[in-house]
Amino acid sequence: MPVTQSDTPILSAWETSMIDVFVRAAGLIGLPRSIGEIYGLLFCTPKALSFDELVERLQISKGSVSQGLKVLRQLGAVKLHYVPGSRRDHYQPELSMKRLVRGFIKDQFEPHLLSGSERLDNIDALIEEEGDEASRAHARNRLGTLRSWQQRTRKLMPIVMAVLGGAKFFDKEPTDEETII
Amino acid sequence: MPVTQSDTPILSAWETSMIDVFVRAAGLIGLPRSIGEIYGLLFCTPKALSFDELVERLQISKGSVSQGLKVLRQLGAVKLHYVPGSRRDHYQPELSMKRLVRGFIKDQFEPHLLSGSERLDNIDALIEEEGDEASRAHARNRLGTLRSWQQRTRKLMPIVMAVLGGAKFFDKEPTDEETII
DNA sequence: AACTTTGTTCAAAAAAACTTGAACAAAATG
DNA sequence: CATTTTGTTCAAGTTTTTTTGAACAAAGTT
Repeated sequence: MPVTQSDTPILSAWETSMIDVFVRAAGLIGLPRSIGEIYGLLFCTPKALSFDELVERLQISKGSVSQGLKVLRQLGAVKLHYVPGSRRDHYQPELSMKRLVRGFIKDQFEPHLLSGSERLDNIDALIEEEGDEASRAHARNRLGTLRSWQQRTRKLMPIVMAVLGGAKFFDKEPTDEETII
Repeated sequence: MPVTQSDTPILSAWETSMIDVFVRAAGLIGLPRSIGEIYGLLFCTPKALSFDELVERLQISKGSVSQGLKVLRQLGAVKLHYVPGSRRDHYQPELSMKRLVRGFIKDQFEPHLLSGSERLDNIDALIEEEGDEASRAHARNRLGTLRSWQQRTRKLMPIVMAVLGGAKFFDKEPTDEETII
């Protein structure tokens, strides 16, 4: 007897298409396909799904689902949902765009911004160690540009969050007059 | 006589560090290392650099430089700078954060948003073709969520650009002829 | 306690992304 | 018009990222 794939389509046409949207979105922000698939299927499904259901319906390995859910939890993009009478973890998607964006920024963006500040200070020191005064002047100037970019990025974040309907992020003191959009 | 690398350091310490910042930034937005290196070196250097100078100082292949510059031109992140008496193209970095961000959004982000709209319409059609009314209702509902996300993303863009355009976010004045707007 | 269920870990395999360099094209030069 | 200069293209090689699946751990069941 030949080994056959199940004939029952595991995902409907609209589900496949919608998951595809999330796979592309994931790619856009540098996350692997499997993570887009997992979030996408959760997004499509009315009820919370278990680990096993994700493995089966998406036809991807347990390893991928385990690691994918780990990242999604870290980002706050999925929530554990307790299902009475089941030992399995069940997951539901976070549906608030604001929280999704916040999770992404906090987890993937903010760390880079912060480490960036230290790096810039190091460069500042290195500049003074070489070249003639003219080139040092230019270097300092460019470093200043970089710092202003960083600063503006920081200021942008709370504004983005505000537009998405929410609270503040960088609990930094507002340096001067608040610009309200 | 053994084949030796040139002893003259091709990049100074501060240049290497600053280029590293751009390599990381490139990674953050999904661009390859070589592109970060090219933009980074242009950013460090007072004068416009030619193709060959990029190849030599960065020690990367002509292919990488050619493709990297192509992408950077597309993004509007580098500008051709005419140098009298030279047949070679010379490049300078775009230093306006606003223009850099706009280029990136227009080239990498907007297309996805637009194609996304078409996809969503297709999904809309697919939903009506299957399942019972209850599941169709849920599917329509989620599609609505997706549409609202898309809409909010669209609305965000002009606001981001406005914030980056305003001079009100400067802490200090630009220090020379390079006006950073 | 032995067994089952549930999920994680991690080394190896597979896939995707990036870089290289040689062949090529286009245009200027002699 | 042959040659040199300048830069592009693309197939092949390299590196990086992602996925897989088998071994393992933790906790519940019988």
